[in-house]
Amino acid sequence: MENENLAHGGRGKVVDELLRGRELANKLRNILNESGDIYNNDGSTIPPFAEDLLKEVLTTFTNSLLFLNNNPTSEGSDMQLTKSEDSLESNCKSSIVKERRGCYKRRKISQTWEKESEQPEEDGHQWRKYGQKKILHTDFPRNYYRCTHKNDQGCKAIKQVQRIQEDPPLHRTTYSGHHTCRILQNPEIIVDYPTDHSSMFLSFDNSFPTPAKQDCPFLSVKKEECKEEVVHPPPSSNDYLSGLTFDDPEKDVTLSSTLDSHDHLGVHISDIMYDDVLNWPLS
DNA sequence: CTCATTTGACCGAT
DNA sequence: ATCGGTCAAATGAG
Repeated sequence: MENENLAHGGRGKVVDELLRGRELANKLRNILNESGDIYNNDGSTIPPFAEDLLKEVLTTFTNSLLFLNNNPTSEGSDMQLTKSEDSLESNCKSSIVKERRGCYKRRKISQTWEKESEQPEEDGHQWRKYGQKKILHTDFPRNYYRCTHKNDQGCKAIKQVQRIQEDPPLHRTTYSGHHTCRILQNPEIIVDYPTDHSSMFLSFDNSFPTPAKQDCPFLSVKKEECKEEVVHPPPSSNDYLSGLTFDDPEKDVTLSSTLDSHDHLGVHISDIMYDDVLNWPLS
């Protein structure tokens, strides 16, 4: 039915809306560029998170447009820009009955980010341990965790925790994938950019009770604490855009999200250059 | 009984 | 062949 709508003239409207969205994102980028000095004292213009978010917004629109252009009726071909990990997984798991273990697609090492701490701390998500492995040339085994909601919601977030030092105890946590689960996540994230003139914060407000606040990238974080250490994965879906609001273009920017916080705090475009996104041919 | 963890096996990547 | 990531049966905790 979706296809029918697209095939019967609705597609043009969708394209129009996407074009408009992309245009607005471009305008926003210009605004941030022009007033960038109000955000930072270090000479940089747009805060990294804001810029990354803009990239993601632009990419989202461009991908959608390209997808529509490649799929006039939204059927018969696969999404080109985002490699479908699911298709491979489902091939493996649906067509073949689980008779053999290990029939799975190993994840490509794409977007990962690390965090070191004395204790493998609570990060606001529920994790289930699914493996432990002795790693060559290391003193301590590596522990593998996946999101508890992998089965019920298909959440693909995983993390690896490895002790890297005995005394004082130090653990390295490597996060990979991004949470697509929608429950029991951190309710909000606020990124504050303190400046002399004004502040900019990104508020990711889920309507869940607030657990203890922790540091970057999961809850309230300061920009300078987060930017050096954390590389965020791209979000898997576009619906986080739905809650985008800008309270004041020159002061506070609030992003509301129903999805996981660090999915959106920073985003990364791995294959598409920023300017390419801006200049992507539309038709 | 249910659910999480442990742990050896399996498999993909190199 | 080796290493590392994941699976899933066995086991344990509540």
